Amino acid sequence: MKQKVTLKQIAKELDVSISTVSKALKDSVEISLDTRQKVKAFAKLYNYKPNNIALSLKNRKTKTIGVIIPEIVHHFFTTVIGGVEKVANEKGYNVIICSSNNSFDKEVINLEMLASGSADGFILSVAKETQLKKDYHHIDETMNQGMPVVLFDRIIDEIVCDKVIIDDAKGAQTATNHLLSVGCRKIAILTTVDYISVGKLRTNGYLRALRAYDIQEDEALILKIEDIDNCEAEISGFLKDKDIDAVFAVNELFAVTAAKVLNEQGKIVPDDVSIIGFTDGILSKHFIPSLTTISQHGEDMGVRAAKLLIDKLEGDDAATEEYRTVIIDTSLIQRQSTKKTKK
Amino acid sequence: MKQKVTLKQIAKELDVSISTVSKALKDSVEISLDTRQKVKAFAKLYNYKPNNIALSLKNRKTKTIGVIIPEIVHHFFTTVIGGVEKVANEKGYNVIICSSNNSFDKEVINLEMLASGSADGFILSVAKETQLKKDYHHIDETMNQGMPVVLFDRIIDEIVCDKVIIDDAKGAQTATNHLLSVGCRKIAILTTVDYISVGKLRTNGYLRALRAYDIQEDEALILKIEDIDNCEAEISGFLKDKDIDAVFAVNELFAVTAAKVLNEQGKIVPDDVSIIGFTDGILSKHFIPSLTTISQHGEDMGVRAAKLLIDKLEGDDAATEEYRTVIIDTSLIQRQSTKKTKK
DNA sequence: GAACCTTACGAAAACGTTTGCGTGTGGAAA
DNA sequence: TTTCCACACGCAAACGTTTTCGTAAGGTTC
Repeated sequence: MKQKVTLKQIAKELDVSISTVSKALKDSVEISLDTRQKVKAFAKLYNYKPNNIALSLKNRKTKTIGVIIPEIVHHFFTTVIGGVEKVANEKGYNVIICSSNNSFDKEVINLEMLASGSADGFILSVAKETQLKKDYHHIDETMNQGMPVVLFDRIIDEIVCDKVIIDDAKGAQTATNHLLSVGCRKIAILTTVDYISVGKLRTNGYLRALRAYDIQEDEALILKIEDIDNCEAEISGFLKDKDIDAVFAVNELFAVTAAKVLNEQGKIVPDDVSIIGFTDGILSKHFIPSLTTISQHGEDMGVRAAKLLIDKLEGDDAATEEYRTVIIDTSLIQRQSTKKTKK
Repeated sequence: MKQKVTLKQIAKELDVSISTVSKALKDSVEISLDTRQKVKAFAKLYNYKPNNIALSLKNRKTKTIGVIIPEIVHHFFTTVIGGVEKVANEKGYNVIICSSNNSFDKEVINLEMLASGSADGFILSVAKETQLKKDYHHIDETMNQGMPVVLFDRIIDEIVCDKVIIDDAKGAQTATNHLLSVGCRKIAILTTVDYISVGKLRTNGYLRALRAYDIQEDEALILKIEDIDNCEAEISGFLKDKDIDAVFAVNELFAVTAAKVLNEQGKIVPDDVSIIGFTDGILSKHFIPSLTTISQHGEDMGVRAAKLLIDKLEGDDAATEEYRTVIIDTSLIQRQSTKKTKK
């Protein structure tokens, strides 16, 4: 069990100084060709790799981007990470990922840990609990210490920083419009409680679409779900014997659960009831019937977020003071869970 | 845009030495109560946080576990990460996750990056490409430098280290046995090409189960799929007009694709054909019909892997030289895609 | 032989910590 | 008055780098 070899050890073995070794490895002309070759051969032999920790300490930057997401078992977030990694790797940055598990405390801990040396900047989607608590001191502090933060998807209006979002309301409107356009009129919505920003926005989009069609909003057709993990019973009760011809679900799980429940209740999707979801994940794609949905283009979000962050990291201080919000277009992906034509 | 505050700055402001500040913050009795309070008040005001980089450099350990997985958009791996995080957090370790995207090069880069200072040890499931290339120098080097590595799921027999696996063959045998026990006799298998270790093992388990029932192995019932992303056409062609009463799929995607294809071909699951999958993911749970499958207990794997790693990290050197392989039990999760009783 | 220039290397500081040990000050004991 | 001991604090080394600057040895020029 050898230890990692350092400059000092090489220097000692070769009976030269540490600086000579360092320079030789960098092919500095200061060092004679002879010595350079000797050092490099030795370094290769012992598989010398500079210690990143020491470098980070010295350079006061880590060339690492920290990504903190609420749930790692969530397809959308992982596609975002894919986008981040793509850009980061191109620009010579590494990416480290932490999950907050939707816990405020874990979000704080992770952020502080990464902020105290491990990363130069952050790409962050806040935990559900954080949105509920409205406690953003950890994010403020991080920014105050000069580390740029880019918020995405679940953002916080009160925080001034770069942001990458989709137009949730517009996406929801598009979804609802699609249902309307194929002739549905009695459209239920399965959404989250209001403190989840994206849920609320999507609900708004739904309402806006209805109004544009002069359809009266009906409280009885709106279900706000708190406990996502046990939504089946709730959705089942809600949908039972309800006179509807379409369901708009603000996420994938609600959508497939609705499909399942309707199926059990003897309704046929999409003939009796059309279903449209949000987020183009594995479930939507492989479900039977496959689900019409709104794609959030997660990878794009990641790409844009990473670009914003790296711009800030590498920009001269002049540009540093302005913040941008990038809005990613959503798109409708038509599949089998909605009717094709007007009846 | 303030910079991070350091001990030195606090020392300067308060006109004491750096060591005094450091000791005061640690409540050392060496320092007078008065000074201690003053320092602590000041530190709190300026939100002092020790710089982890400096600490890592000094202590020559990072208290961080590096996890490298082939695909982050994969439910099984994310559950493993959950388990790792659970144990790690209990023991005061942080977890950083990198994905190799199944690329050998990215695996090497990530490992080397983390190995050169960012993590004390690794939990690793190797990339597909690495299994194909059989080039493990990066792992060997990491271990040679004294950093423990725990391999899980997609392991490498040639590397001597701690490992956490499931008994893939046994799990596959259990799956196949279940099909046999409910009366299926013409059982097809959808598996991967042989260089994927888990695919091969599961194929073996399937064959073993058949043999135990004295059923002749039939090449025509075995499909080895190379290109996972475009498996639908392949599966569809394979299954077309085939006289079978069950399908065992070595992963979730193959299982749902089979269900879909059979559905399109007018077969009813499970009445005409039973399907059993491997890995208890989102798809299996929410699909209609929900899929009977073999659970790999990903979180358990993560827990065990993290424990093994931390043992090595904190163990005295005596125990360091022995390596253990933990085999996690699989279990059968019965759902709707298999028949309930013998016909 | 003196003044100067190259060449080739080493010393040291810096990044931010922790910690063992040295030391100045003041008061108490003798 | 001298000796001793707590007390409260500072010094310096160490972790592994990079980089600026200094300098010895040897050669060249006049």
